Amino acid sequence: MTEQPAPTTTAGDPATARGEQTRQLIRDTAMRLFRERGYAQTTMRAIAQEAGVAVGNAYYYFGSKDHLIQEFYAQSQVEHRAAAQPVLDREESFGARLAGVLHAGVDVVTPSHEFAATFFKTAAEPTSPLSPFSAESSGPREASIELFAEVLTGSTAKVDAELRQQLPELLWLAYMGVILYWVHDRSPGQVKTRQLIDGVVPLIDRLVALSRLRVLRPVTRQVLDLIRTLRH
Amino acid sequence: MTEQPAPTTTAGDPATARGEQTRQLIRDTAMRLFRERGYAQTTMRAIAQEAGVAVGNAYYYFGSKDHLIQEFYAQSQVEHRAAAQPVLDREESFGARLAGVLHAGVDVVTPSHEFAATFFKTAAEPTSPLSPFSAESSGPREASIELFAEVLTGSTAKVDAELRQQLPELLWLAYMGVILYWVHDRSPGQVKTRQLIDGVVPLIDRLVALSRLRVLRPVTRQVLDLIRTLRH
DNA sequence: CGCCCTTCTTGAACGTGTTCAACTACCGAC
DNA sequence: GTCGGTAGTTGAACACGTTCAAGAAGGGCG
Repeated sequence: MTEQPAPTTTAGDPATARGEQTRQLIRDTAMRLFRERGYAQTTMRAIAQEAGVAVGNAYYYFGSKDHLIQEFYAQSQVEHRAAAQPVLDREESFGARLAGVLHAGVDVVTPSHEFAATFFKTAAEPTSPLSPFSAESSGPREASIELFAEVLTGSTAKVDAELRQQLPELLWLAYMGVILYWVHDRSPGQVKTRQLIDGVVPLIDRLVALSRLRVLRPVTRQVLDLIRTLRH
Repeated sequence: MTEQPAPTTTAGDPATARGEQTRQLIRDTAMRLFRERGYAQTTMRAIAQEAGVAVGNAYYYFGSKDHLIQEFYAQSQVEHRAAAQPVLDREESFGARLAGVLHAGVDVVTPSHEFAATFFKTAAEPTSPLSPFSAESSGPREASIELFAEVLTGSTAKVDAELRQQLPELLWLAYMGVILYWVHDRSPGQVKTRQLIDGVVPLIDRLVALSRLRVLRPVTRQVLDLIRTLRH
């Protein structure tokens, strides 16, 4: 009798009990169509029809077509976490862990390259709740930053104490940069993004190591201060 | 009789002769309404009505509402060039020139901060002709890169020969980064963007100077090679 | 069973960006 | 001056995202 064992759903806006099934149905249908036809080519009417509900019903669960994208964002984060686990279990050096996690991130989104392009268009708008910097995206974002914290803590790298505190967020920012490049990457199989990762990780690795050097301490401090100032 | 002194228009698609007036009228009306009401709140119908033409006429000159934004992009570049001139005439040191030109760039777009946000949303889409990396934006982009070339050539800075070649494009990329931050900058008067410029320019300045050091030569080379690989 | 309240569902209607077949204005050629 | 062709112009029509008043479904309580 494990069928309806009390609504264990987290307190999402409407999804308290009955509608949860419909919600998932609509979400899954949308994700499928997005992948099949692309974002712009998938109409809300098509999603509704394919899911067997009325158009307005989709809007009961998702504020807009854009909000459906956020589901993709959240889902990708979860998959990224799972795909990164083997790397975190296997690798010990900072560079290998970072490279592995970045590659895992790209792996996860690769099947949706075309669709993801349009996704990041919407995400780039600062006023949009879809921006990776927005409050509404804080869930996936913090989970993602936590992942990069694990990259660091599980590694053998010795890092300047002050930098250590900020580094996870900076690595996440670098990851966003990789994704931004990936979105624009027209090379077959997005090979260039892979080259970017493999080229940039050693640089980051070396930079992090250098940050402990006494001569560079002032610069490190200067950079960290600047970043602190610029954060919201 | 300087009224119609032979069509000196550059070979833009339709704008060979008669329509040039209408084209400019529509463009100026659109720019004004964008600034007054914002991008989303300005309908094509409103633009047409305010300009005293039919809706379809606007589409004769501009392929889409998005294409009107490209006019803003081009116009901003011209204004940026003009605003940067005094700085280039006055300053000699690389840092001062770079900071001045970056500040000038922000100055130019400041009146359109709200509208520009939506602008960059569209610009972020890779498939869009509006992307600053796209072929259709190559005009303003190259003019902008040329501006940063002047920042370098007019300065007293001594730069590694290999880096010198790539630096203008890299500075332009940094400028894009500044704009990206500016778009998301919610601080009053976008003060933080100013702090970003003032904080980052000394770092770039120092980095450029260091690039000539023999010990750092391999790293410089490595970075430049990576960038060359990643360019399309 | 009947009642009420919340949750969920519906589809017509609105405003938008965009298209297009039809029409008009202009200009060179004969 | 009339003819033909290009450039320019029109506005109704289309498909889309989104809204909303209306209703249906479910469930707790007398």
